[in-house]
Amino acid sequence: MTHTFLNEAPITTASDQVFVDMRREIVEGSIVQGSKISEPELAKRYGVSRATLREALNRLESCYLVERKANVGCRVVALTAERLIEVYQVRSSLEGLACRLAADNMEPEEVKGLKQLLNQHLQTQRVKEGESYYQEAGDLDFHYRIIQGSKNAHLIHLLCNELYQLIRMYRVQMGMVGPRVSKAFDEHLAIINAIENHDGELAEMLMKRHISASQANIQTKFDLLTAKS
Amino acid sequence: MTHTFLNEAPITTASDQVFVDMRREIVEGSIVQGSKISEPELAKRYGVSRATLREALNRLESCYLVERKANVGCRVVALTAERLIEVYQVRSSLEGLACRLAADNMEPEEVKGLKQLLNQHLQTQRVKEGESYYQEAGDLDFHYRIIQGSKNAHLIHLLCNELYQLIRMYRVQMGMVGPRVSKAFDEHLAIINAIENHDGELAEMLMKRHISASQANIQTKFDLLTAKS
DNA sequence: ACCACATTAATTGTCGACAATCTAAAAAAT
DNA sequence: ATTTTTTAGATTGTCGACAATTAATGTGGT
Repeated sequence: MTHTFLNEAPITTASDQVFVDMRREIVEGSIVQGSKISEPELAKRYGVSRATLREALNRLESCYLVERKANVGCRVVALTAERLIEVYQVRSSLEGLACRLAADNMEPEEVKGLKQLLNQHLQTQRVKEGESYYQEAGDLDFHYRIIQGSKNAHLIHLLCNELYQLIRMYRVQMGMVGPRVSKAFDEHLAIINAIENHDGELAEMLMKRHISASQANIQTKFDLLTAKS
Repeated sequence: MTHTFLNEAPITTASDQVFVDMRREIVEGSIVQGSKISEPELAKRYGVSRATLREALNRLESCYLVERKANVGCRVVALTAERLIEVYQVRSSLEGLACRLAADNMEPEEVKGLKQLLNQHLQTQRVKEGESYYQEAGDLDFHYRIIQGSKNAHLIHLLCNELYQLIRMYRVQMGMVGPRVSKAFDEHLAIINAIENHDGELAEMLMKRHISASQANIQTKFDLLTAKS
């Protein structure tokens, strides 16, 4: 199913559609990481002209999913341990900022909605133990809402439109499912409380720590997978 | 004159050239902020086809200098007080991170080069009092080098390639010249010392404060200019 | 057998033209 | 006169073809 992301322009043009489709395929791995992209081939596959495909490639480059070299071509981003660290350092910093701002700028009803979402998670988790999709989407929603709560449009764009797809790509392809649910739940709860108390400093700190834990989790998985091959 | 920026792919293709040219014109204000962009007109002006121009527009969008709407068109970013705050919140966070990382990862000779740069600034300032260009370029160099020192490729790209042009645009068009030189010098010195002592926390804090001061400085200028008109 | 060079094939960059969409001016209706 | 509809103009999105550059193949020399 196609999860539609927040704060995204509606899909009107043909290149929009190609962009969204390719993005999903790259994140999910059907277009494999590190592989070269042939413009004529993919244009044929999506049934569009090369100009349209190139438009989509440009946008994919903007969210770090493909890399481009002049007169050489495009290739899908390669998932490496170094890049994971780099991206998470940035994410931690930015989402920490978002959380601090959210503590000041979130409306009471937004906080209320966040709490409801968390309770809903708890319910869903008990019922559908181990179902990864809900956990993925739920965690995503949680982070998205806090980022929105920062009320900083530039920051929101940076995180939700540019950075998050790459982060999802790591999570999905490392098979980050199931684990860490209960721990993440407690961490989420603590963050909400800090926001509700308008304690920006604490909220920022907790969010940074939460993301660091998430990073460590992915990292071990990554090391295991790379050691295997 | 054309200052060539660090970490940029060499200008090989025609759209590269148009991108660099338009970027300078937008930053300097010859293409005025907030104005609509006519693809056919600019294509003719730069002597390239629309496809080439659109490629350049895509890249300008990636560094936040133009905004695009489907089936409507492109317009140059508008300089507003709100956006200034938003961008500087992000900049402060990211460049703080860069500075903290630099304290750990910068090579001794890099730190040495940074100190020499600062001394050089002091000399140039005394000789050419009030000359804005050197101050601009010098300050830019200082920040660039520290960002490079973070050794985080993603962070470097984010700051140097994506965010900095917009920041320069504010500085240039607000006429940020001359003032704050001596104060900025002391702040730069303190930051270098923290980096040299591998005191990441202090370095981050000082950099954030330095950027906040810079923001306040621009903001007052902005308020003055907007109050006039 | 290995390396250097030339030639060929494939890929990317660029162009001009057409189709789809939006904006604005003119016409019609209330 | 004001609002709505229509129509015309202009702008953007998309396409297929050509030019320029790169990668691959084959050839000759040592």
